[in-house]
Amino acid sequence: MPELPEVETVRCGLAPVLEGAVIKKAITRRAGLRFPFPVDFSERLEGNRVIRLRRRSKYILMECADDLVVILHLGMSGRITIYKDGETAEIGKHGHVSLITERGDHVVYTDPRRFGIITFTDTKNAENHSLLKNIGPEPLGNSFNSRVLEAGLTGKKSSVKAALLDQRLVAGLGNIYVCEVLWRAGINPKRTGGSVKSNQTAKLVPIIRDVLSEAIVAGGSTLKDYARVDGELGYFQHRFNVYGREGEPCSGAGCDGSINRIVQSGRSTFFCPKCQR
DNA sequence: CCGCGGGCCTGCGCGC
DNA sequence: TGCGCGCAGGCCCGCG
Repeated sequence: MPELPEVETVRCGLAPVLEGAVIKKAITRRAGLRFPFPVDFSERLEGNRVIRLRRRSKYILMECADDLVVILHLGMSGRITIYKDGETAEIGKHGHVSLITERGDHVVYTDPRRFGIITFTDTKNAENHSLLKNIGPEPLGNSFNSRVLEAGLTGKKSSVKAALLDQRLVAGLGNIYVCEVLWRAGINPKRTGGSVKSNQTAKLVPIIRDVLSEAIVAGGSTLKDYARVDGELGYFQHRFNVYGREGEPCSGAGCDGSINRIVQSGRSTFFCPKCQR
């Protein structure tokens, strides 16, 4: 499911259930996802206490006592469902992992395509873990600014779309939100990164922040009851301007163009050739 | 070093 | 109804 806003929504939903909770049972129902689960998965988690949930890019970091950090990534199709104490958990065909707390809540990780990741690291080295160490600045944080973005785009021969999808330049953008960002900025996704001028780069920074934070608000506002965390909700409720709208009229003010779909490095790009130059 | 394409998986919707 | 195809929100890796 997930780009940064969906992951943040999942983190928010999960936090009240897991933070401060002691894990009573940690269950894996297969050997792994994209990578094998740690062999001591249950041993290290059972009896351990979750201190807090953090997000880094599209990863959720579950910081526990006993110098344990669980790294969780939802891949393409991963989702989390929470069953409160007394409810019956539905595991289903793809419910690969469960955490059951001493409060009786049951968290199920479901992932049909199994591109997700659940692994361990230790508190001190979490940011240097191989999965995290090359990730660029958080787009909603202070270290992301026009200077950083301009430095990242300068000289880039690949498309500006590919550049923004590169997690080393800025964290958390995926296919949907890159399309939306470029539409809002009026930048044609086929242009090379290096051809984007500095005044447009400066515009991109607040647009990236706005698109992501609006999506987080939209996702969060649909979760009246955080007992059902599901990043899909954000997508269902959020109205995209270009993503998935091939052939539809462009919603840009005064624009009479329509949305095109092209393929860039094997992935769909949606854009309006009239207002994105 | 950079940029691209392949691969990992299952499920869904479409045209025939 | 069934079958094959293309498509899907991510990311690592190997190649040129």
